[in-house]
Amino acid sequence: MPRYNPASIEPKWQSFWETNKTFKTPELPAGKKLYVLDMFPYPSGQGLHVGHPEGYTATDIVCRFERMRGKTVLHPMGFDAFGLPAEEYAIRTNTPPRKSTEDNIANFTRQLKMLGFSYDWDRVLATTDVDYFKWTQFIFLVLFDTWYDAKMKKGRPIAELPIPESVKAEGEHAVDAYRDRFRLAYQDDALVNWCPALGTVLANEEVIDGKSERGSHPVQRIPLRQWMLRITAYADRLLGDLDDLDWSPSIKKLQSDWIGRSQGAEVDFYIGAKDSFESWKNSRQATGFPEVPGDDVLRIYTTRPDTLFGATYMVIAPEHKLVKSLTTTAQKSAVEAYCQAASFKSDRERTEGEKKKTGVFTGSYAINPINGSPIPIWIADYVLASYGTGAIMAVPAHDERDYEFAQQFGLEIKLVVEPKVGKSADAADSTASEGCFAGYGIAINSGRYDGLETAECKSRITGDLTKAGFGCEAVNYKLRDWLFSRQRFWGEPFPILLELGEDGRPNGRVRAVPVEQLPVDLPHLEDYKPHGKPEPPLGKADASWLYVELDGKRYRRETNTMPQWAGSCWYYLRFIDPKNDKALIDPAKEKAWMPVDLYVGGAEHAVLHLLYARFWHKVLYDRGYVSTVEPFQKLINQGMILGEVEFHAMKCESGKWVSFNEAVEADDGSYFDPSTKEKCSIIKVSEDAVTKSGDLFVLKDAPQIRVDSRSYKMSKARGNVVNPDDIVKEYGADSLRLYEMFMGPLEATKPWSMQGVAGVRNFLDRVWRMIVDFRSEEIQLTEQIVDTPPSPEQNRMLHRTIEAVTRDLENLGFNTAIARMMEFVNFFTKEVHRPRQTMSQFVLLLSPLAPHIAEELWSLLGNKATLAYEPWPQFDPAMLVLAEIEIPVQVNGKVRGKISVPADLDAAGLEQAALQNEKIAEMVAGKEIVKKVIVPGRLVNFVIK
RNA sequence: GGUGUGGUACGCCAAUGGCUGAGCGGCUUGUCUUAGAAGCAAGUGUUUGUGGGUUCGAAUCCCACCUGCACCA
Repeated sequence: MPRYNPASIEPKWQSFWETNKTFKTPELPAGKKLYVLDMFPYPSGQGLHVGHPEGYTATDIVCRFERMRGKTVLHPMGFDAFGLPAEEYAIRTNTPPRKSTEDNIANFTRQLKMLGFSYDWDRVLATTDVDYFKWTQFIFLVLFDTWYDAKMKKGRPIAELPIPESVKAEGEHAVDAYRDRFRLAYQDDALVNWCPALGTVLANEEVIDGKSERGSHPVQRIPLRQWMLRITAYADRLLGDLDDLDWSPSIKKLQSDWIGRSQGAEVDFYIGAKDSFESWKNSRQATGFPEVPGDDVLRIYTTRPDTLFGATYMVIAPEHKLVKSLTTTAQKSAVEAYCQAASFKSDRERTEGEKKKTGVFTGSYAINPINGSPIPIWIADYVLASYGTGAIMAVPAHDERDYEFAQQFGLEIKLVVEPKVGKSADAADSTASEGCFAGYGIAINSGRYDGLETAECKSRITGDLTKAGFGCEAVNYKLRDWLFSRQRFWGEPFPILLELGEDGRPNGRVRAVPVEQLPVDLPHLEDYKPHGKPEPPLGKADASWLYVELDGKRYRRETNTMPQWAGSCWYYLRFIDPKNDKALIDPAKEKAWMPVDLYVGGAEHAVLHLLYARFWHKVLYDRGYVSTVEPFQKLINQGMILGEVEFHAMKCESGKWVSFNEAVEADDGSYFDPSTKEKCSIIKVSEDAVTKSGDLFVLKDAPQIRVDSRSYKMSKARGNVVNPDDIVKEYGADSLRLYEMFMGPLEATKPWSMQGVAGVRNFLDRVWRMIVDFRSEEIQLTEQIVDTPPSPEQNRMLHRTIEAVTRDLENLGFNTAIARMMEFVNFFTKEVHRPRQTMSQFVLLLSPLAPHIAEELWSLLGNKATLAYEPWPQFDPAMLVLAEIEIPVQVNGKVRGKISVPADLDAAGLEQAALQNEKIAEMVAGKEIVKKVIVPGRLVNFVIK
């Protein structure tokens, strides 16, 4: 039956492309290159989500389009397969993670191939491939071997790190220890969220009110030896290099906010004996501001040095190293209890704006260097040890959190900045009633700095502090070093050996696994489940894996594993040279293909993945492995696809309906009718039961009852997930591709609609019938296809379409490109004769979007080869030129008539022609023409009085 | 609370400051059919969220407000 049947033509062309290796990419580009990358998926057990093909189709269209325009296109696909979900799934189903991961990858591959994407499948990789993570480990060793030279702003080999003579004098071990402190990959006792019951550390997001999100087990902040990556060293470059990238401003802003660069000052507050303050001052005058603060000072970081006079108390973090020494005997028990309690809170809870501030007085005082006045030192958990110096000067009049804290504990609030507008005596009143003033203004109560504007005041005070040796200009980042180790099984093992001492325990010295011994594969473990101790599961491996002898020394392997992010930090490089067993990438190939010209993926990776990958890339750049400063030139974040629109109404237990907006939410999350206090619940109603009244949706049977109408995120719990397999089965892959592109702009959030899918399928049916005789038994062209040349009108339609589709595809405007093709088909469906030439051109235009039907029609139209490398149709402007055009004539901006004139008529001619129009002449008659607006080829407008 | 982004017909969505809104769906009617579906043909709709401003002319630019959504806290 020669009806359009995707179920038969789609698999046919997919196997054609596969057996002919149609989309095999050469090692090196011939002519202009284009590297188009999708964010590779995490192969979950659920299979492909309908959101995946959105981005994948968009990139596939670009690739097919640009191939036809002569570019050599690299378009690879792979899998991000390490990580917690796979491991949890493995534990639940009692399969080894490698097995379940491979099954999931096989399923994803099947689904991706079913959609007809033009990937070069010979380049496929998974982060879990031993051949791949060998090089992930190699890059880790590069990080381990690199220190950041702040002067040269460059990562350099650790061997080039200058070693101070004093350290050299202490011997080889001291030198090694010194180097270890500067490596980009280093070990640190980081505070982690340790949950004994789950046997793992948790991310901040997984901790709620001191309990684990899953199971509500207590979570404690404990210091644990961790591998860290010194991403903060690259903060400035990660921020600055954003400028030249073709990314949306909003993503750039997200990244720059995450990096959170702030400029301020570090200031030392003297905490020694009060009577020695003067001598301390004098000694500072002589020595200047030391790089490392001594024990006699509390060093703080502030972004507002101009408010120094307004500092009425100090706050140090509960983990601050001076907590013990600053606490007086009288306060000891209170401080200890407080610090203990704080250790159970996550950073997020501690800094949460709405929570009540807590704190405890240490009993000690510090001396404000600018005026010598003593101020109390408090401990409060809203200050984090990891930000700045872990201590602040609190200026309650001009910082919201300090203000809340001061209110809470009745501390002094001293105004030192006055708003520039509305300044008067009532500034103090407004402070008391409305809170504090955190903006910029004019300095007051600040001695000789009074009257200065904030910016000026900042730099003057900072300058004076520097001169006096009390402080210096400082830059701070919200960005922290990257906690890079996990106590889990399913991740890349670290290529690191811990040296064992006489007692058989690690003695704190580490060495890299020699490069020629990579990869370090995961050991086989019968039991890889986490247990109750922070010791990672790899510690249970056989001694033959765990213990290594090298150069006469005994080592134990590092048993932490890398986080899921590791593998995705550099996969775009490996795609260029996936089989190379000599290097992570061949430099010549890297030079030829990098950077990625277009990178498309979901916004959920806008910050972390992209920041981590950029960081690794910069290190690789510094160490000469790659030639570009940035990996991803152009980035597009596809929008989310929501489920179908749903309608919800409120119904009481008695059966009475309540308007959705009237129901009130009770404290326990349930709803009640405010008039009767009766409990009610949310009921899903079908589309037929709903009608529109004005701007609102209401129940058909009860029009006074308002109904809520919206789309929700797809989720298993809500039961609104759309499975690509089902869509392909019912409508075909081309319909799915086309629909996802037709829904709206790529970057927009859009609701799914089955009727919409049916609509594009209808379009493909019409395309089919435009060319194929759907009544005959055999598949053959309809007799309306003729070999005569197209009429001028047909040609105009074709070239209008070529022009619009080409422009739209260049701008990733797929939805409008499809609309233009629909217009073309609507036009030619009405044409009795359809020139073969014109139809062929159209099929080429359609092919990037709906490649299967296009290939089929292309071959029916008499072509032997695939259309994948056919030249893209050329737009001929001459075909669009009309001898006569219609021009609207406006009077006072309103269209009052139209005139037909030669297309190239000039302004004077247009004016004449317009005035000759009867209606216009009538309106203008007897009036004064104040102004004439004449745009040749577009319009004429008379302004009359 | 902060940041971002949107609000055009019954739903989805177009429109370099310039003509009455392109396209898809829905709905109505006709045609075809034993009937239905599909097809074909014809028809159907917006004070462009609200209020101001700029302009000869505003969906588009500016200001204020209302409101949806996403992300962060």
